[in-house]
Amino acid sequence: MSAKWLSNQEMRAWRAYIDTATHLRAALEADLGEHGLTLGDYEVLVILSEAEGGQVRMCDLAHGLGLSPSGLTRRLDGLVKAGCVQRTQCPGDRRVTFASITPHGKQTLKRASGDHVSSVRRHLIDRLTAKQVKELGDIFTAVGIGLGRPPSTDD
Amino acid sequence: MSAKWLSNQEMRAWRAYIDTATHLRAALEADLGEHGLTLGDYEVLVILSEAEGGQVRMCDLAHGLGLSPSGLTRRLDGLVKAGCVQRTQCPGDRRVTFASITPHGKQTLKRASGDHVSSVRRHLIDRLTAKQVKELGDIFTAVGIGLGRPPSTDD
DNA sequence: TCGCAATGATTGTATACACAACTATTCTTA
DNA sequence: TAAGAATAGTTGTGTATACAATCATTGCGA
Repeated sequence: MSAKWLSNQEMRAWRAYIDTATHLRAALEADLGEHGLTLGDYEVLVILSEAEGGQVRMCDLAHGLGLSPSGLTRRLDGLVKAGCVQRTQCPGDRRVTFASITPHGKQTLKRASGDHVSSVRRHLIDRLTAKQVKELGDIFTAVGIGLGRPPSTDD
Repeated sequence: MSAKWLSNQEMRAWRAYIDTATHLRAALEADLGEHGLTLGDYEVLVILSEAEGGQVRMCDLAHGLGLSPSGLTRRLDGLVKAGCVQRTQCPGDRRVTFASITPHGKQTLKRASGDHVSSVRRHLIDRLTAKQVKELGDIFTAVGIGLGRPPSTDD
């Protein structure tokens, strides 16, 4: 172990990434705050809005978000309280709870999404060339696969 | 506002990035856990070990890490308790506290760094081509500048 | 079918962080 | 030089998260 160190180029890439990733997320989070949402809340609403019937099982949602079960329970509590999400029973399996987006949740997402996209553009996409955007996708797709998270899959 | 949406290519890049970034950090964090350090702790030790005299003012350290002052106070508490870091008074300005790395901290960093570098390689660098590594550096350098965080600067 | 393992979700507890309020010190300026 | 603004750090409080324990339900093997 402790075999190969990082070359200058590799170190530069790693440092740039790790130093910037947190701040990028913070910037997006701050922009979303104007709509009363965290980035985590937003991600929940996106997943639910795109899901069949607007609902997803808690455990699938937790996995999709990379949250622990308890973490998801509490995050959902906030969204339920805000009226954006409902818990519904699964008729076939009474262990299961669905998180389902409400009309108000859809409306909230719709109102926030324009500003959010602008925010993503401003902080990330518009800083890059088209080629870099493609590379960004390739890079994190590859890394995601390495982490056992293949892209655009329900697992 | 809500002017331009994202193209397919842009959306793919954004999703791949946001879905993967959290999990990449989590994977690195988990690997570092074997040395009793969080990634945040590790970053503190790296900054201190590279600093002149092995010490940095609290406020500079907080800014460099993107932490709030209180967040840094508490993170340092843990490292002080572990014997990796000391607080020392600044002789010239009695408002200032230096965080300084101890011999034990240097040793801890040294022991952890080999495994950590392997971890960074395994999860990130070795998944990419040399060209992609360069692009990764370029991309996050550009984004960092956009966020007001120019690279390799003490600000 | 009964007992037990596996699955899904929640609750109790601990940790990490931000924000606001506070103390101590230094700087500025009139 | 005295008053108030600015800077540095800590502490109180609230929120978000993970881990472990727990409860309910389902699936499975003898």
